[in-house]
Amino acid sequence: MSDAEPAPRGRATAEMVAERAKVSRVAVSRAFNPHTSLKPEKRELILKIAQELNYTPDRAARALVSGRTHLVGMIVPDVCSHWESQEIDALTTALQNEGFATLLFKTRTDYSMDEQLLAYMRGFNPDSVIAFVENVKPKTLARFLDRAVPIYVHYPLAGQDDESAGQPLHDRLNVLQRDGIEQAVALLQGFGAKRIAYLSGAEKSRANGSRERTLRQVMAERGLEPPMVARGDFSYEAAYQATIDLFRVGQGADAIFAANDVGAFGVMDALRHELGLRVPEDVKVIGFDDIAQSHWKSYNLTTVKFDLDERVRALVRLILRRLNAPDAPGFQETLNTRLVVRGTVG
Amino acid sequence: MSDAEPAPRGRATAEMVAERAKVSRVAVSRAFNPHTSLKPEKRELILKIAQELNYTPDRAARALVSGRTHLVGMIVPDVCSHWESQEIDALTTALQNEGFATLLFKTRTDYSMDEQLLAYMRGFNPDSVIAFVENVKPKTLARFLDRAVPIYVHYPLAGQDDESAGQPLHDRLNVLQRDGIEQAVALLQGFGAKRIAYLSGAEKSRANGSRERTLRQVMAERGLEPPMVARGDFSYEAAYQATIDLFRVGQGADAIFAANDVGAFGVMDALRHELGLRVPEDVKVIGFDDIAQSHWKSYNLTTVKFDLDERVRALVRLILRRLNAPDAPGFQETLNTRLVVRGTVG
DNA sequence: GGGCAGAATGAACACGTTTTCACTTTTCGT
DNA sequence: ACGAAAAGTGAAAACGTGTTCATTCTGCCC
Repeated sequence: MSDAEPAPRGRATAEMVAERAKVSRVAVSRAFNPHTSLKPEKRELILKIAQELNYTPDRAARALVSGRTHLVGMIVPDVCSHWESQEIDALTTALQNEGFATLLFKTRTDYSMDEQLLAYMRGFNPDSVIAFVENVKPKTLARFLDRAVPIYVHYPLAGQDDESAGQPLHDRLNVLQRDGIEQAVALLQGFGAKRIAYLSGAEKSRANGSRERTLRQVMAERGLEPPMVARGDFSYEAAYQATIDLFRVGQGADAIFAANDVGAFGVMDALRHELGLRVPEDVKVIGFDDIAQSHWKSYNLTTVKFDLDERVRALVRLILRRLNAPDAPGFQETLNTRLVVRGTVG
Repeated sequence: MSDAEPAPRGRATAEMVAERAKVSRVAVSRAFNPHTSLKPEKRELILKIAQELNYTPDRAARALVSGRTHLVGMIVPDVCSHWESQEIDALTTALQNEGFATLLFKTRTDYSMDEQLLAYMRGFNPDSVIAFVENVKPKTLARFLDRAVPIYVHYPLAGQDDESAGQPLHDRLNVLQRDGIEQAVALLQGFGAKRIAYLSGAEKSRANGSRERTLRQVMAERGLEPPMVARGDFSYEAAYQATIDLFRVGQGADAIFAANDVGAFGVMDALRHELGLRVPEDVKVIGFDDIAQSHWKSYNLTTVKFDLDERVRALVRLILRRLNAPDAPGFQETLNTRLVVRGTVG
């Protein structure tokens, strides 16, 4: 490499590459856009010189003219929450392979709406948005995103699937929770559980609402009494305290269905280390998510799983399909759940 | 709100706002840049109309002319890793308050270098970069980031602090691990531990290398024999297996110092559920990080902590200082560590 | 060799902002 | 009330790219 003309301070521009390769600036632009027509040897030369100069087309300029930022916005209440961190991780990898980057935003942890944050995110002009904050109404989300079509994670109830059927405005990933929950209740019933309690997640979360209602429905169908409800918020600490209250103030239970795995951990630790009860002998526990920690030996949790890889692939499909057809009606993907049996039932 | 002129399809532009407010397009620009001079009532009118039209200055256009994207790149091997997810979470919140957004990239989990990823990230033109991949050489990092000055997390050894002293090219956060490790060793020694083992993290990680060497140094100074080393990679699974090997194949230990908290969990679960040993009666365990899970009752881990909030504040300071003085020499911040005593020692 | 299709090329424009630079208006001290 | 300083204003230039369009070049067939 002859360093006769070292790249000047700052970023190289298409102009400089063109000058050095003795071609027009347009040719440089074409060299980086595969579908354009340019003599192969010329393209090769340009790319070589571009590499020497450490040149890459400026994304800002490119975004300005093309209207595409190649950014995917994610709104998350808590990155540390295990389930979400796993999804962010897998999604980021998948999107990276498609030429996108993850743009991360944090909202309030109580799952409430935050219009200010939406406006803030809008400023960055993401091509697509995945809202982990499920209680934002689709139309509200759409109002804040002129160009990007948000992807909405939907938890339909049985018999309610077609509530807003037809062609929704937004793209949607439907997560069918019924199968997994049904398997869970059947298993508990099989082991003779009579008094089942539900440890809830954040009250404003749609995922929680849907889980609770589906559980009620399934239990009623199987002739079980409605579950007692201990109020949590998806966190370990709240679950821990709620479990203590359930047994000290309330009437206890012989099985607890937690809205998420981390909550189930809090339940188990409260049972074992605070109430002196054994799991699964005295109380059976089932979680929801199947996060990586659920197979750790201290917990070894039986839990309802939805396949993460499948979920990520579905989301990426939604994103790409939408970008190829900006004005098409809402796309949908569907995901099922199933029970993973480990050591906390019997 | 009179809907006489609803915003047309797509994004509103400064031009439209100007037209409606009967001012020049330049005035609109000024209305959004606080330090410029514009008659207050005029600014107020413009902002009001901007809100009606749902207008926000386009970041791409703004970046094109100002050279600032307000993006902070983060390179992470594993978002799920508890320590990193906590740092990402806190950093994102802090940066959001300063008008920045987090741009997330994933690299290989073995902490090895990935030039391709750096080039990819470079394309997005982040204003700053925080490298969690500690083994990338500063000069390599700098070569890939023309404009952004990377922030480097450094783990100096005692007596080696001034190895590259003076004015480093890159900004640096020094994490002094010695105090915490010293307190940990002193505590173990106080409880009569004789045969201390070290469960390592990923071999290519600088954090791990520094931890191991500092531990050796401290133990030598206190007249202890060098620690046995069990090879892990920061993961629960590797720690679990390495612990079993240490006791089944190797010679065992009466205390284990893990390179991170998650590793310590793997150690504890292997000891309790696979080897039938008690913690802390038979084997004492100490971790590193003080992640949120460390106070969960199943582990209740004694661990070396560096204050996350303090760390985040230091990083944000570094970022802002650099943006205000692009050509200044390297800035530095320093962070100390200390032991948090819980139930896994005695 | 002439005609012609298709590829290759470069000039000019568009994208939406910030910044600079003259110019005009207001404010303020005396 | 006068001048000077300060503040307010808009036209025009820049930022680095993609795209359109008219033009030139190449290779091919008869």
